[in-house]
Amino acid sequence: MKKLELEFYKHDAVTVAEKLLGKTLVRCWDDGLVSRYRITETEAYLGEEDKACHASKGRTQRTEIMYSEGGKVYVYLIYGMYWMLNIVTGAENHPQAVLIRGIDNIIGSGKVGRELRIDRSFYGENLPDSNRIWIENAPEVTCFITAPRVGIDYAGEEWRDKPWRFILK
DNA sequence: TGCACGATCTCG
DNA sequence: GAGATCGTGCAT
Repeated sequence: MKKLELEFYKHDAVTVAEKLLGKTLVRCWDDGLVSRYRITETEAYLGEEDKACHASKGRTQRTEIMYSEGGKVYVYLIYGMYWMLNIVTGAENHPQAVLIRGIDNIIGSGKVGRELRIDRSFYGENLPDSNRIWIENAPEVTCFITAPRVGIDYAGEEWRDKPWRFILK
């Protein structure tokens, strides 16, 4: 299928998180081999007001990439050992991102990063241009469920309970 | 310059 | 239920 273009990523994170379900995440390895995975679980982090979003701390070295136009990769190291793969969405200066939590049988954001061998060098990668990671289109999926996001109890009631986790059935 | 903690996972 | 393990943001 066709590689997703910039336009796809220009919408808000909640919309993109839902639309990413079922899409094909493609990883081209250093040796030229290509792996394809179906995206099965995502989470949306929406703006500076969203206390669960890293951008709630404002513009910092780490969150800088979220302030750019959609289509970029945002990665960060959590608990000193797991690289989280996120897709920046929306317009410039509207910090938002979608966390990839599951691909095929790889369930869990930490495992996804490990499977794809994500590291700091992916920070800022432009998906529509990249030759090592990108996303391809796939038919719309309608059978999915929503749930609260994981591991963000610190965000407070208002944001903790938002149903911004999307899981393919 | 130091410290507490995190969008996690694995093992026991 | 605890440990692994380190970058980041914020206090000092």
